[in-house]
Amino acid sequence: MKASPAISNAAHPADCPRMQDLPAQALEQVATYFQALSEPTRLRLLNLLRESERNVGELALACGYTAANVSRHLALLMQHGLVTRESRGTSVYYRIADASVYALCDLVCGNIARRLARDAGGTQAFAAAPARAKAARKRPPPR
Amino acid sequence: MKASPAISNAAHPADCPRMQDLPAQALEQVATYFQALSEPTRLRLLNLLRESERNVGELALACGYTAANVSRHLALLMQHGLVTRESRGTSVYYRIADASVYALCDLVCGNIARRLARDAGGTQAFAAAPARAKAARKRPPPR
DNA sequence: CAACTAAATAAGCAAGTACGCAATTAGCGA
DNA sequence: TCGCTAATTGCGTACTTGCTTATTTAGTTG
Repeated sequence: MKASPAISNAAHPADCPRMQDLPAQALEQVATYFQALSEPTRLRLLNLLRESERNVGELALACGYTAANVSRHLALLMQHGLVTRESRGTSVYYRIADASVYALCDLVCGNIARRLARDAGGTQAFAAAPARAKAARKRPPPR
Repeated sequence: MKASPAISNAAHPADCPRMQDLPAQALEQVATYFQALSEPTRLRLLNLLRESERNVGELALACGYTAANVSRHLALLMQHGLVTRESRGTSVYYRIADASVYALCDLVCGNIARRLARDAGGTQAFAAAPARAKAARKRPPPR
């Protein structure tokens, strides 16, 4: 009995050969894809693009970062096919290319919430997380 | 408390408040979760644990890394609730704690495959990916 | 208790990356 | 053409991280 094609239904649409069977080189692809989503700023950008398209200036303003930095993050997201670019006038508008990332993120949210509920007992919607120490990455003194 | 339970069906089981609505601090949690999956070595460890539990030595041998390094990666995975630890004799056996990560990874595989098929036209199962340049991270000469 | 093995931790190095500032490029209008 | 605005890119800095080697801790056995 060798895996009848029945098992490859919605979850495995034939173009997804199950990570288990992937060679090492493809594993790196998967890893870098996750890496693209491993930055709070980029997740926020994706959140902002959830409703509608935005240009770089709007996104920079909403994030509180410089336009240069936001532009960099957007370039990385585009490199992974997560957003698309469209020049219009002097502005460049970005929009979501693959809405399935939201399903991905929400799935992760569920995993985290489940873990916190399991560890702490209380479901505090994992808003307060003192365990993280990545914030306050840099605080350059006004030289 | 708030959020009527009606909206929380299969996709959103109440403990997943949709990333869109998360505060900045929770976004960092999601980001670090993705970060845990953003390393080929860790993905390989998860793959190896897919079938059965393994101890550190076995995993180190299978990965080709030192036991110290593997131990570190496993500690990180455990910190995120992805694996569980069980001391037995002088060995420590790890096993998968949350099998839903595989669904997550396979979903990413699908996204990547779709993007490659869209970009290049041919579905080469994204085995060969010359665009990546992260390999060969370090090549210490045999001192 | 001493010796041995397995795992975890400490220390240190090399590489990657996020950030801001400054310079450059591109499009639009006077 | 010149000036203006928006986006990108070059560059330097600070921080993070994956790796190895060496040391320490835990558990079993003589």
